[in-house]
Amino acid sequence: MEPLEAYPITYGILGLLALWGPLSGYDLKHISDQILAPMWGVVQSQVYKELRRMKELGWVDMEREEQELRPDRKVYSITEKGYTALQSWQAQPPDVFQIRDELLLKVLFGTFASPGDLDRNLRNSIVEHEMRLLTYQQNGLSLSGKGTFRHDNKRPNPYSDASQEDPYLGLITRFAIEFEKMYLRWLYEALEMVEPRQEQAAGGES
Amino acid sequence: MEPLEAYPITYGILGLLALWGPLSGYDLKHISDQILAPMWGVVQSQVYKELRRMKELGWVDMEREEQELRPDRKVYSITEKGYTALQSWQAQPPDVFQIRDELLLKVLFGTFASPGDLDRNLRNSIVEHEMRLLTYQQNGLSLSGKGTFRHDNKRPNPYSDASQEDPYLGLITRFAIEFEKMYLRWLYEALEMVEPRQEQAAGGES
DNA sequence: CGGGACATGTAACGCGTTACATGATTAA
DNA sequence: TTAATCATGTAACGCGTTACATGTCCCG
Repeated sequence: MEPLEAYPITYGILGLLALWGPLSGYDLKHISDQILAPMWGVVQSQVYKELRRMKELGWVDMEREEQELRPDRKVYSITEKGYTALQSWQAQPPDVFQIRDELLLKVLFGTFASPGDLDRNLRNSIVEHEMRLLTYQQNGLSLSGKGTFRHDNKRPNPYSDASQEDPYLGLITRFAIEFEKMYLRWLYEALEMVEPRQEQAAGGES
Repeated sequence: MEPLEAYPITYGILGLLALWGPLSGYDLKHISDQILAPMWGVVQSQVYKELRRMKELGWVDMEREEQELRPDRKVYSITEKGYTALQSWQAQPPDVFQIRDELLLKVLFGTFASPGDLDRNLRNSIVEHEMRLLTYQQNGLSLSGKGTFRHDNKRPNPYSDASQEDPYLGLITRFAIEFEKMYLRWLYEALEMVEPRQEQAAGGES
């Protein structure tokens, strides 16, 4: 009854399991926020949906890990079939590329904003993206060099040893950082244009 | 029964009507592809949905324009209420910002790609974004300076005279161009990393 | 005589989101 | 006692997508 199909985010979760070994839905949500955020945001309930889907597809196995003090963890790991799926996904051309950015929309129709509105939205956006940039820069530091994510005890499937010195994560981090820098440069430019008056403003960084 | 609510793309279409005067659903789809594409992609059927929604909200008026040779055009124009809606939307903080990019996902999990797959996907992506960049650069030329979009006959609502010398469109075009340039720089970097061998290229690996 | 542009729409579907539900532990 | 963290899920909803439907004109 449920569609036996996979979507980009299905492979996103699957890939996390492949690289960072057996994980619970809870773990996966948190890792997603750190790793997948710049290319595909996920909400918690969707992680569970994808896990159920992949369970049915036979791409993951589930093992109940009992805990006395906390609720049981359901720990998922990728199967042989899962690796095959990941691999054949890599052979297809990607077909989703989209940006949805309400701020850009508001800037485009800035003529219709009341005085101060656009200005305020731009400033808040600057704060938001400045924070994102910091996060990615810190992620970049803590994630490069060695596969971090303390689950030191669990030794996953031999395949995922790649995580020890995977260069792709660094590439993605670099993308995220360059994107945020570019976005910020543009935001400052936009702000200047929207409100050229007020303060001598001796430029931020460069 | 249908939700009397508006979403970012609702305002996107509304803004197009505000700036470029009375337009049909068909026109709106084509203008969207040129103007809104970098910040919010739209498919045709959705344009009609939004028009229906806005009709119910009283944000737009519809006028049937009969044509002898072709099917009738239903021409929509923004109402007073529509302008008010646009304005109060500008006062809210934006709440959607997302990127969904399957290529980035494939790069992140590049370890699981068979030889050549990642390479091919990167090369195709370069072609795609190189074309986008060209499009935006040409749009920038034809759209800046004067409000183009030949509907020279129709004189829309006085409000929309802003389109004659609107600086915001230029700002958005600049964003789109800078984004594509950054993306392309990154793609070339990624390609080099994925395939350092082949061609004399100077200083491959160690 | 087929294909593209012009022109408008509907039907079906599910991903992604929001909100709800539960309940223990720990720290301010 | 209030809130955060740990932990797992379900229900409802609609935007956004894909595919379908219809028909004319124009060009090669």
